[in-house]
Amino acid sequence: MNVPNRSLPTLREVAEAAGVSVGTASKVLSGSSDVSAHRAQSVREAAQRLGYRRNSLAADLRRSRPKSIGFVLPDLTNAFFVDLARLLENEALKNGYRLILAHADEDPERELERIRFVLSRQIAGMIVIPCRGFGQATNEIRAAGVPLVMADRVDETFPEHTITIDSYRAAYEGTQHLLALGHRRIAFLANTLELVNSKARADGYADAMREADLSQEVDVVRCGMTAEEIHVTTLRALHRSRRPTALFAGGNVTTLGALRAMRDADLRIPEDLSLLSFDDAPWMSVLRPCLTTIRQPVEDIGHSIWQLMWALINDEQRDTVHLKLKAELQVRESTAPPAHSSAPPGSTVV
Amino acid sequence: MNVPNRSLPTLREVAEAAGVSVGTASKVLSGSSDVSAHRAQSVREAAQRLGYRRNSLAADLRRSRPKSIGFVLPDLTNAFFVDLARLLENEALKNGYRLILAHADEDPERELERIRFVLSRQIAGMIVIPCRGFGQATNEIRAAGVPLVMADRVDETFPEHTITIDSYRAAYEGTQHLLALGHRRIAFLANTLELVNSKARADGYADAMREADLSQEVDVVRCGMTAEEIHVTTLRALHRSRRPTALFAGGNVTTLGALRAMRDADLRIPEDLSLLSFDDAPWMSVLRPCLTTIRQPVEDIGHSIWQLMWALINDEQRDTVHLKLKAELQVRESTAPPAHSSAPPGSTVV
DNA sequence: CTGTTAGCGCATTCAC
DNA sequence: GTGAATGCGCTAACAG
Repeated sequence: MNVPNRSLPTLREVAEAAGVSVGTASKVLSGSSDVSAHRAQSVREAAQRLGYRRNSLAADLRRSRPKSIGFVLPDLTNAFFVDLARLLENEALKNGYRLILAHADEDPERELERIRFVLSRQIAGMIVIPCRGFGQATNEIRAAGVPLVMADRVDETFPEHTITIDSYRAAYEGTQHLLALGHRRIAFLANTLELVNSKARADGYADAMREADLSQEVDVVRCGMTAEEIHVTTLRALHRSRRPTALFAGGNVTTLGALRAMRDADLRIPEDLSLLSFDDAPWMSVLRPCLTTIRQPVEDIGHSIWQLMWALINDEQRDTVHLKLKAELQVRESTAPPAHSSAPPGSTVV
Repeated sequence: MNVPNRSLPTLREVAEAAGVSVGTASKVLSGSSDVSAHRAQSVREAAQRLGYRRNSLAADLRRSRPKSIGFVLPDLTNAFFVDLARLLENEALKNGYRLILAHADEDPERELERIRFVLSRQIAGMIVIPCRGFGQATNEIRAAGVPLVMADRVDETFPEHTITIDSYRAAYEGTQHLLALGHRRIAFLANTLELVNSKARADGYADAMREADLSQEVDVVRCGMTAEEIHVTTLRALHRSRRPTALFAGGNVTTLGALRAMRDADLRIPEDLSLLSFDDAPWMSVLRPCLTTIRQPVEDIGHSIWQLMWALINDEQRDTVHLKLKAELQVRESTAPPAHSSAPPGSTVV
């Protein structure tokens, strides 16, 4: 009863069974109306009866620009990226496109390999959130003549279309919030400075510090990409003699790592240490106190990315787009005035 | 400088440029050694120079059994599934296979659509974690003659190969743990009973309760699939007159929802309410108190799935496999004796 | 070792 | 409307 390797029927078999030509069968099955109702019916019946299933490999090969879009993302562990994937998937589907997910796992080599593979599928467009070390891939994508939209870890210096948030400004404002609370020793946790958005966040932080005459206190910790690395690095930072009174975590994974470190160091939030998180994640909702975060407008970002991609696919956009959306500071409970300043504000060296 | 639509060079062009035949060029580029070093060299050079990239669509069409495996998962938000995806990706890669991720988003229709699409790519095998309502897909996969391994939300009653953990037993033991602590009013939070593993967990819980002469207290709450649904339903359960003294959450998303509800109801863990989580997730590590969980051996599961798939691909496995791994109870801080029983144990009706 | 040939399954002219 | 013919780009089988 279970015929193992009997291959699926082909279009030709269906056509034969229905007593029409392949051409006609093809038209029927791909929804062209230029076929008499009678024949259309019998083709559909035959297809049904034989259990026909179109070989999309062949169809795509023939069409040469499949209705699919590659989406390369660096980390399946990061809620922000996963959210984006879901949004894009839905947007694409509305326009009859499919998303091909490619997971780079924060590894430039794997990323390149993935991009090459996706490219070799003759996709209609490519959306990339680069990982550290993103390099020649751009050229290859360009050479393939495939529309490319880069997102999140990008900025306006990229020659490609980019969509992201204004990391600099958001970090600047976040830092100001902490300063306004009276913090002086604020450490910024950046996963790496090789990523332009992390760099921009660190810069926004540093500039806000400098403008508050706290150049001396600027403290950017490069803490690594995974929650575990971050955990360890942050813990080390917390054990320094002049411990910061506030931590500004540069992303949701960073926040996770930082929280682990704070747990280990047995520090309470916000009594012992304020925590400001760039980006939030579903699990943060169960923390007490609620975290003050900088919320990225994921929906808008996803929507904008697809809008742009759609325009590019339809050749309706020639100028390079650099879109920067605004992230919102959401003040909640994890940030509060420092318990006791070890030095009065005035004594800070200018 | 940026030639937009110049299509990529084809194998034939490379062959011509190198002064050899397509056949030879094909051999070189797919790594056959049956070519003289000299010609191989010039083919590689030509390919390099022209920026040749193999059209894997065409290659796969020709080969008719691409080296890719479909992996259909129901929820990108669930850390367990994502972990599995990463593991499988790596295992597959070791054997030169690629994973095609397909996200069903807990929607049976979308799942079917996804499965059909993946099938239409002539993949070599398919790994499926079904979602509620998983139905005719099985037949279609079978009809396509593609090896199928089903995981997690399955049991030995499935006619397909299945790999999962012993949900019944784990839940049984988990419940015993709570009983041993003195709990009587234990509620089990199941996302849905339509999923066999959730059902098994609920059964394991219920049987443990019955064996402790607590049939009357059996309380299985069907709380929904998303963290938000779960949040709402659980909150309702917590507001009932006879509030449970312990909650047993049937999965990591369920735990998230339950925690939100406990936060809203302002209940402390474990003083007011014990919480036992089936399955853990990275973010749980930052909670205080640490959650008592039932940990699934993700690595083993992923490994076993691939092992089996590999055997199937190579036609080395004919009998149907039903593998059940063991999950481990990890007692931590979120479970403790109930504060004060509102009724002495003895009064419970048998 | 190498070149030639014949399709993989389909969509798409283009005559009729 | 419809069918016959033509490749999409590639691999595999075969003859040299």
